[in-house]
Amino acid sequence: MTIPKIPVGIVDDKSQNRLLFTERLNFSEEIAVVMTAADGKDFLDQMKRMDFPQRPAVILMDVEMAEMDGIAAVQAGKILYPDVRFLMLTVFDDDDKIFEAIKAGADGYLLKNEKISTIIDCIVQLSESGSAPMSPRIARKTLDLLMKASIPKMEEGNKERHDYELSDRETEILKLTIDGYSYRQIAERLFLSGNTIKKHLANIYHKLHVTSKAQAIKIATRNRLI
Amino acid sequence: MTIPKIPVGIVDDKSQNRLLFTERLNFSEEIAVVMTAADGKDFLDQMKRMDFPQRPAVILMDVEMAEMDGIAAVQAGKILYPDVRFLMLTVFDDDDKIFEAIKAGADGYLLKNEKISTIIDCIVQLSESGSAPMSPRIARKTLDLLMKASIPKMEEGNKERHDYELSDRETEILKLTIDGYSYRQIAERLFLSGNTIKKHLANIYHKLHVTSKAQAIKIATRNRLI
DNA sequence: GGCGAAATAATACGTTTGGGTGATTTTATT
DNA sequence: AATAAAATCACCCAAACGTATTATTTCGCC
Repeated sequence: MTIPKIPVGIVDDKSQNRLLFTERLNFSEEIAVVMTAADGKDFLDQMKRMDFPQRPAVILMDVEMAEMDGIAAVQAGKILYPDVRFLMLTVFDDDDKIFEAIKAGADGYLLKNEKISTIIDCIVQLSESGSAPMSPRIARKTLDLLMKASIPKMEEGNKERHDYELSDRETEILKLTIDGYSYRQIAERLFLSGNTIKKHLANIYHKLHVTSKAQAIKIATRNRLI
Repeated sequence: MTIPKIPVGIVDDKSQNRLLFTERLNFSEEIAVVMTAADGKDFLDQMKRMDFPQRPAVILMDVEMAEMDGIAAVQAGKILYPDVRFLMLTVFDDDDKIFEAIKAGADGYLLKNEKISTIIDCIVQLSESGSAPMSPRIARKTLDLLMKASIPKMEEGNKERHDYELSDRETEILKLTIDGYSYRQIAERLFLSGNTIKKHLANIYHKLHVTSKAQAIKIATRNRLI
């Protein structure tokens, strides 16, 4: 063989799975399964006993395991062997698990029911470019998580926060709207005609590209232009 | 033609790109490009002028644009048309841009040099299952971002926050209301009658002691019972 | 003095919402 | 099996809202 195969390790507590994956992955030209382990401890033990050249470059790591689960294993493994790529395999797309695994340093995240050819592609990609393969459902979850997350480093640089160029009056009226006042109530409070408030709101909607109070509130609060 | 094609929109400020993508995507059996826009404003205007059945289900959105960039366009678009999927296209995998786009509500993120067949696959997947396609390099970035991120843990303490005892369904509907959906839109989304949504909202109002959407939003966000 | 941008206001029309009342069906819980 | 609590849906009515168009007034500013 001219092309050196990618050495791969498999960690799964069900021996049936280990066999299945080993068989199927070895079927590929580009991959050689060089290690199988039954849990996190087993995996770390074996890694310690191998020396560098034989060590797997990519680990398929089952997330749910009895003894020492995939997350803990990755956490330890990443520190000991930073160049080894960890590809998590899971049946569930559970938010917490995904987040934990990512924080632990997982390099990719696939659902177990993924086609074997996809998994092979991901392993190759991971070992060649270090990029992160991800099942779409997982990607969706990470996006959801990111959307809820707050990145600490957002000091000043990023205040992208679009300027919708609302006038003072418009801002005032928008604020009252967010406070739950109706046209009439705002009109009374500002000694204006209800029609005027309505007109202002219409202008505001145009500027914010929305079509209702609720939507305007959403945009306004999200961009803190109140 | 038996299979209904997926209506797709393209937003890019370079006319050359619009033409290129239109041509290539229309080549696919499953896709029909039904709209092209030169920037965010143009896109929103065109969307407003179309009614539901003709509207694109998936938008290919260029991130870097002169007039109103892809991020702002997604932010507004997602609120106005929550069911439309936005697939961001970019040449750079710039951290901040990615994060901004995700927070704005992008559904997927691809590099522009992706193969056209990949893009087509992603569009189909996105429209069928709503899952998130992502170029591996982008996925890598989101993982890096997530690793640095802190998920806001809402402990206890600071707020009195009394319990309004909303049912699960009520909470769900309240959440959608806060997201700017009308009765009708919520009804469609949950496969219920508009009257049912109205009834739920009425019950919610009673429980929160309010009389309008805006007020309900205020109470709900203040007590973060969403 | 006049130009332009906000602010003010009216009118008109169709749609959405809020309020009330009542009824049927599901889904727990005992 | 009996009951209670949610969830579902319908109908009516009036008020509030969203959109469009047009017009007058005010105010800063060159």
